[in-house]
Amino acid sequence: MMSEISRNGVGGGGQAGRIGIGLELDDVHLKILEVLRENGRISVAALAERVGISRANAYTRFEALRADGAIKRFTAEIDHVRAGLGITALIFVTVRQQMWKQFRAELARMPEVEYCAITTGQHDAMIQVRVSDVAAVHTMVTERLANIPAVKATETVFILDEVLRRPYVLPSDRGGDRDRARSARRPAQETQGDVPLGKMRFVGAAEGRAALRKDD
Amino acid sequence: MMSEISRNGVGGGGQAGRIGIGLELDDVHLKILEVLRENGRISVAALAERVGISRANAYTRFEALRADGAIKRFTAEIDHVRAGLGITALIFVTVRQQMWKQFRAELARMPEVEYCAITTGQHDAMIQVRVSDVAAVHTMVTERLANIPAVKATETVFILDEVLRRPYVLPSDRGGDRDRARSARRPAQETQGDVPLGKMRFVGAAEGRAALRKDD
DNA sequence: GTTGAAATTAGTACGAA
DNA sequence: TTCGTACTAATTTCAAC
Repeated sequence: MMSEISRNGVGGGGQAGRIGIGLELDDVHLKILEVLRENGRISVAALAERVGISRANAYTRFEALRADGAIKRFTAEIDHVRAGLGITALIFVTVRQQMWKQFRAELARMPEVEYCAITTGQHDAMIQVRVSDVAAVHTMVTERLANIPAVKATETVFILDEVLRRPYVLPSDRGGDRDRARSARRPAQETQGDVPLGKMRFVGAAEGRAALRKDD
Repeated sequence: MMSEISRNGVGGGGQAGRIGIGLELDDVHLKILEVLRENGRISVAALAERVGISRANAYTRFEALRADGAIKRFTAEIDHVRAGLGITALIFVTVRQQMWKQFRAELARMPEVEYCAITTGQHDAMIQVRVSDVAAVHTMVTERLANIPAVKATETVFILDEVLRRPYVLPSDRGGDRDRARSARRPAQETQGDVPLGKMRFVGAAEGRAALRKDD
């Protein structure tokens, strides 16, 4: 019920993400997001103070960000070792063309999958799983993933240590002006015409390869 | 100040994670974590009701989980596209032996890095970055990462779509009894003696390879 | 570990700038 | 829009059980 998250600004299944954004975010909005990411349980009153706006304004913007989807959800970060899920693994999956829908449906049936992203490169997707022991990873890969027709191949690595997980929203060099920052960090290379780079559309790995080979 | 997160139950830099756990988590604790992961802003009163305990008890346990570190932090999940960071990439890094400390120090200086994990397999670490445009990824890899002596090689892929991000804590087959569940999902393969599988120690990729070759 | 009441804080509504 | 204030509802704290 809260597993599907919004597009990453690029077309995942082949459709480009919608361009029309509901809410135009200003610097105050971004500051609010920044604060909320490092303390998701802060009261709106304290939030207002930290951002430097009135309480009423903070409530309005807070609700707007929530309604707009800029804030997707509030969550607690858990120490999975303490919770009994001490093993984390990444499974890189190659998915058969035209079977993405099936793959996603199967994903929904695997609670141990915490994160899944479609990627470019050698594989098509990366999934992160958290389980209680190494055997469960093996079971997961050989008995569950391997049995999905959509899955062509997998490659598994273990996560030995999670060094960093940062609640980061604002680029550090963006001192409040988004356009200035954007042009400042552009290394004068390829300008991509008028398309905002952040809204560029990539061709999916599966899609791209489909154009290269006939079989599958 | 809040970037370093706890070990994943395995030795990251070569040192095994500490075994002594402060708080012994029972099923009620786990249920609390479960609820808090899907709604980090729920009031403790409502939390108590959902878990089926009294408010005072909920407050006690809530505070204990926080103090113990089982709850690392509360955070808001942001739609990065709306926040102006529409590009997400994964950079797989091969790190030179004995230079992990330097690598970690450099990571701390890169705000666009949202997540970094040490992995087994072909590469030594995976970092996830969020930036406003594709050019920033290129800049990041070629100008920043490549200049770190600790970094031997990198491989970059883009994330086209984030399909799933689930706030998952309890294994679905763990109906409340952890030991029953653990034995239930063990596929009768290798039992690892008396060492709890969740506390197994892996040899780091760098470490492992160090034993295989002399040069570097 | 639970319940119930006081103290505090959060959320809402509304007029003024 | 944003702010300030007053009002209402809810939460947290603290006590006794």
